[in-house]
This record gives sequence, C-alpha cells and structure tokens, in this order.
Amino acid sequence: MKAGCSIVEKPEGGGGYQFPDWAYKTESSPGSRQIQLWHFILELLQKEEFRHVIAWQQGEYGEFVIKDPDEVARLWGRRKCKPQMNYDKLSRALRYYYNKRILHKTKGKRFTYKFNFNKLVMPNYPFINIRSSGVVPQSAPPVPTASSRFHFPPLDTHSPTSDMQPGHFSAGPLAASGQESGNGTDRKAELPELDDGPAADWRRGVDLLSPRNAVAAGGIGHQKRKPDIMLPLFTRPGMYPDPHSPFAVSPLPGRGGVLNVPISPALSLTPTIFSYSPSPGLSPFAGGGCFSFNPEEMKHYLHSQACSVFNYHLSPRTFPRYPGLAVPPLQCQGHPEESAPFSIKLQPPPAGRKNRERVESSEEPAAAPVPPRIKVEPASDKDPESLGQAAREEGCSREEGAVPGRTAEEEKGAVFARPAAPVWPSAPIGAPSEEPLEVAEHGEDRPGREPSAPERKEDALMPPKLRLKRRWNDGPEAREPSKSGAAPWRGPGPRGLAAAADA
DNA sequence: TACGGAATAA
DNA sequence: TTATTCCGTA
Repeated sequence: MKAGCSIVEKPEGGGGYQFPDWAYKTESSPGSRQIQLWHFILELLQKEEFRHVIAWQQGEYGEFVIKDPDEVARLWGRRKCKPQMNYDKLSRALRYYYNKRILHKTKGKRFTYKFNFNKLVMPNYPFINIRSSGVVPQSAPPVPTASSRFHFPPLDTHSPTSDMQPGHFSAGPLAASGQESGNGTDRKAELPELDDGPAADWRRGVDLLSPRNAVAAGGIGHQKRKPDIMLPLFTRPGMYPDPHSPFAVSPLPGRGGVLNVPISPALSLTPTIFSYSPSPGLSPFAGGGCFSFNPEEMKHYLHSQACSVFNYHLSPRTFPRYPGLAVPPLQCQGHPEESAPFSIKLQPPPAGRKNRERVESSEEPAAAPVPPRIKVEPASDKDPESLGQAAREEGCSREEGAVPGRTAEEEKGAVFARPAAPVWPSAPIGAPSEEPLEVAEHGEDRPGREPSAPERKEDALMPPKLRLKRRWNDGPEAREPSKSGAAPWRGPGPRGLAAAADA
C-alpha cells in the first residue's frame, strides 16, 4: 500500500453490518490490492458516524442513499489518497458496478443506489453473517422468502442428508423473511439482482473470498460435491440472524449450514448452489457446530433459488444441483412479456474520444479508418446488480486490524433479489438430473428471452453484451441479432431498459 | 443528475 | 482490474 495511505481501520462493531475479517482487508479486493469502492461504501454504511453522509435507505433492502455526495467523495478520496476526488468521479466508479451487478441505481431517487447482495455476498459468502451490532442498519429489509409451494423431493441418497437427521432450522430467520416476497411493486421492472451475471462476474466475486476461504476451509474448497464437508468457515459464536441486515436474514436459514463450502473457486459461484445436500453446518444459532435444518426452509430456499435462476437466467451453475431434485415449473415472476422476441437495436457506435479525435485529426472523415461498425445492443438489458461486501473506514490512515471476527454465517441471498415468486405454474424447470441450469437460463432479468434459442452454452453464461460483441466479432453470420439466439434476451440496452423502466 | 465511452494510472 | 479523469449526451 501506499505509504501513508494505508488504512484500514476496521470497523468496530458498532456500526452496522459486520463482515468477516477478510472483508476489511484491502487484500480482499479482487484484482486490486486496494480497497474497493463498494467495500468502502459498505464501510461507511456500517458506521454510525457517517450516517449523515450515507445511510441505508429505509424500506429498501440493500438500498442506500448518499446524503452528502461531496463528503462521501471526500472520504473516498481521502481513503484513496486522491484529493481530487469528487462525486462525479466517484459516481463513475459506482456506475462501473452496474455492469458488474454489484450495484444498481435506484431510479428516480437522487444519490440512491442499491447493492445487490445476492450477487456479492450470497453467492460468494454464503456463510457470512453480516449483522449489525448494536446499531441497526438503517435499512435492509429482510430478505424475501419464497413460498412454500415448492416441491422438494427427497434428497438423494448421496446427499448427506440422508445421513443426517432432519433437523430443524432455527426458524428465526424465516420470520424475518417474508417481507420481500411480495414486493413486486416497484421492483417489477427492476432487474433482478440475481441475474446470471456473467460467469466472470460471479467469479470475480468469488475471488473475494476464495483464497481466504480456501484457507479457512482448509483447502476443501474443491470438493465439489462432497457432501460431507461442512465448513464452519465463518462461524462465529454469537451470530444470530438480524432481520435488518441484508445479509443476515435468510429466508432459508439454513443457508449457511446447508451450503457449506461450495465456495470453492472451483465451483465458481456456486454458492448458491446446493451442491450437496444439507449437511450439518453452521447454524447461526448453533454457533457453528450443530447443524439442523428444516425441510421446509430448505424448500423455501430452493424455491427461491429456482426462481432466481429461472427468472434471472442465472448461470446454470447457480442452480442448485440436487440430484433428486425436481424442480417445479417456475413461474416465478412470470414475465409474460418475456416471450417477446428478443429485439435488439442497431446503432452506430458512439464517437468515442478516440474516434472523434481520429476523425478530427484525419482529413477524411468519411473514410473512417474502421468500417463503421454498428454497435449492436440488446434490446433489453437491465440493470445489473450485485452484491456487496464490507470495508472499513475512511481516512487515509488506517490500520488493518484484525477484525475479530465477525463472520459467520450468512444468509441467503438469492432472495434478496426478490426473485421470488414461488408459484410454479407449469414450466418444468430443469431436469433434475441433467442440467438444471437450463432452467436458469430463463428468467433473467430480461424480458424477452427466447426459450428455445439455441444458444451456445458459453454464450449462455456470457453477459449479453459480451455475447453480442463476440458475435459481432465472429462474423456476419453471427451478427444476426434478431434470431438465432444472438441475444435472445435483451431488449434495450441497459440504458434503454432503464429508460423504459423509468417510463 | 445520471450515464457511459475512452484513455490512463496503479 | 479497478478505479480515476474527462467529457459528451440525455
């Protein structure tokens, strides 16, 4: 770190959400050794002293408001030793998170953004229990829950489940959950926070922890499907579900316990997956040791997952792989419109600075150096979102302290995204045995997806934008947007959608 | 106020 | 890679 700029004070527990130690370390930032902005934001969010500057938005799960943009920028600049930082710049950085799905803008509300904890945390840190200690996070409505209509077949024998006794989950969390389930309100148009994000994205998130996790887990991370392992990775005594925390409340309480481990990089983001059956894990209540789970809750969880996958086109990998799991037809959030043919719009590439300059400098404008390529944009791309982590404080001089741990379990997250509708009308979701994922491909946040579009698997995992790009590059044939599944899903580009949403 | 491209820094 | 910095556009 730069001298003098080190930082890192870990939040004391007083503030809001607590994150695992690693979350407070700069090294936690994938890709960069420095604290990441979202990290920092969470950090501020968790501190009471910054509440006047930035705070969770009441009522909206994961949503926060920057009350004093200049101050936040100043703090950020201080932390990064960038005195010239201002809100404009900071917000640019924030906007980069849109595509990563870490954040998304709450339209219509000034300086209001929303974390996609699902993506950030859930998947990546299933065990994390971020909770507020003492101070209640201002907002964070509880995670939505799925209803119970889910048909949850018995786990297959392989799963540890069989070995284990059906325990009960502490139900605590459930109570909290509910809230979001119904909220189809304004969120309708909103993008799912879950969305399938590009695998890369997921991975990115995983990076945050994988190394550490691996370590913590003792390297077990790789066992993809070994049911037996449960790692109390973040278990901590004293963890309990916090209804207010976006992280804490899980509709599926078991998550932490259930999911264990899979956080391994190998799984890629699978955390959300139930690679295994529930195995004894950590129960928030149990302090890590005992695991118990309630089938009902599991159902909820699975249901949520399924819905999320379905609705948001999550990567197949995200879908719980339950051997015997029969996924009910998802209808969650049925977007009737979804069947609408995928539409894209062609538009000339914006004259980037480079182009502009080039044009300017060169005499011949008409003969653009590069054939005027058309930029293909999916007709719909909505918002991106993703998750969040924690960070520490501000100030350019912090020390990294050990964060004593606040770690622990976590919650579910998928739900956070209100994926939820638990109702499955008819569509069969993925075949259990094979690739449940396919299912996932469906929903996604965008409407208009072509169900049967023959997309290449890879493509499926690829963000629409990239897909298009790639197709474009691939060749003319590939460029057929409208059909062949080029990008079945998208409609208007992110912007377009946003606009649409706004409308 | 917000978005996102482009170039660039670290 | 993740910002930072600029900037045009809406």
